[in-house]
Amino acid sequence: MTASAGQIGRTDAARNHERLLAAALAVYAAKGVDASLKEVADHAGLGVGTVYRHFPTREALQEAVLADHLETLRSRAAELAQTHPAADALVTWLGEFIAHFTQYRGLARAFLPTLSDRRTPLGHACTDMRAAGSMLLEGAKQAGAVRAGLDAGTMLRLASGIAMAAEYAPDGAAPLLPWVLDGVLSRPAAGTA
Amino acid sequence: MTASAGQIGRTDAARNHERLLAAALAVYAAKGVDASLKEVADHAGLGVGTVYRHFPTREALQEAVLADHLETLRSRAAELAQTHPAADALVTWLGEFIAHFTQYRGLARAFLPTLSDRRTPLGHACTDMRAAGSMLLEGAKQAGAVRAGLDAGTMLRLASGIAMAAEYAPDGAAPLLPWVLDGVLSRPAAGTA
DNA sequence: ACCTGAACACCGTTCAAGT
DNA sequence: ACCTGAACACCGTTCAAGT
Repeated sequence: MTASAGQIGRTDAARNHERLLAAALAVYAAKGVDASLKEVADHAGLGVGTVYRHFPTREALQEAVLADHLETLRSRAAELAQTHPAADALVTWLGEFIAHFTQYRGLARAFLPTLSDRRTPLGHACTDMRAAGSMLLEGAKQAGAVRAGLDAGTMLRLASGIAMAAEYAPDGAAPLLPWVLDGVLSRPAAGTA
Repeated sequence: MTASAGQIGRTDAARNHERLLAAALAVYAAKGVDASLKEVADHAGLGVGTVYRHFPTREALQEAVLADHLETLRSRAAELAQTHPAADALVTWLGEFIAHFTQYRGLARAFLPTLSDRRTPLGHACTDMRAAGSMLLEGAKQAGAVRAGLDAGTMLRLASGIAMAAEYAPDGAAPLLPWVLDGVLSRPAAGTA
């Protein structure tokens, strides 16, 4: 191949891309998504310029992290739909949704605008995740476990609201979620079963 | 009086203090609570230095605005307790609580930490507001309208979560609140009556 | 071709001079 | 005594030089 030097370069670049994503996860977990790109660069052992090469803006890096989470949640919804009774699958998934977002301070807030975004790649990842969540919701409705009138967007906004409030609550989301579930479910929440 | 010059100074300063609070409200309403202090200064027709003289930090100005809202909500709770049936008073107040915070982008987020703050003057204003809300909550419980186990802190975190999510929702808090109310109230929400 | 980090630009904060 | 805004400090971003 005449392009071997180029391929090595691309391999290095791909590795740095992964390193930066991993560093972003670590830094975001410790300091929230508003941490400086300098901190992410230091944690990855790379120069600031390299961060900007791979992610032109602060938002681009947040969005890359967010896209990973959305894909995880999408596939998790599909899995739960196969393996769990409808109501159980929905309740479990909502708990995991909130757990994902409370891990990184500020991420739930960064997520919310993507619910109205149908243009960017991130918006598409969100649409796919929402469709998977909507499938769980419809299954639970057909099982008679969820009241009519709830749409997926409203459900995800409620869950995100809990995630954001939980960031500043001494006991996290645990005391908050049951009250919303009681509002959403047709019968009193039956624990995790 | 030998201090007349000083009194005139104090009068000017007091007027500027009010001007800055009014300017902060206007700027926050337009741009959210993360707006620059320069913008607030310009809107008030004063120099930036004057903002810093009256409010040493960005947080101090946010807190002053927040304290005003907390006092309004406190007195409103006391009023509703006198004039409305228990369940109605609580539901109305929660709606007004959310309306207050959705007026200023970022204010609900700034409010949440004060729920765990028992030291600063702002923390005391929050404690008073929470006590007034708790009174409404207990009244509704005694009327059998609210399920046992809900405390005022959890209730206010749920309401704040809705307010934050509503900032990014096309239809605001309206589609979100009923689901939480249904979880909180013993019987299905009876509209506003 | 990619990476680096010093240089640049920007914005929040301070404080010497003015009223 | 308070107010002003130019000067300062800081941090996010860019880009010329290096590998």
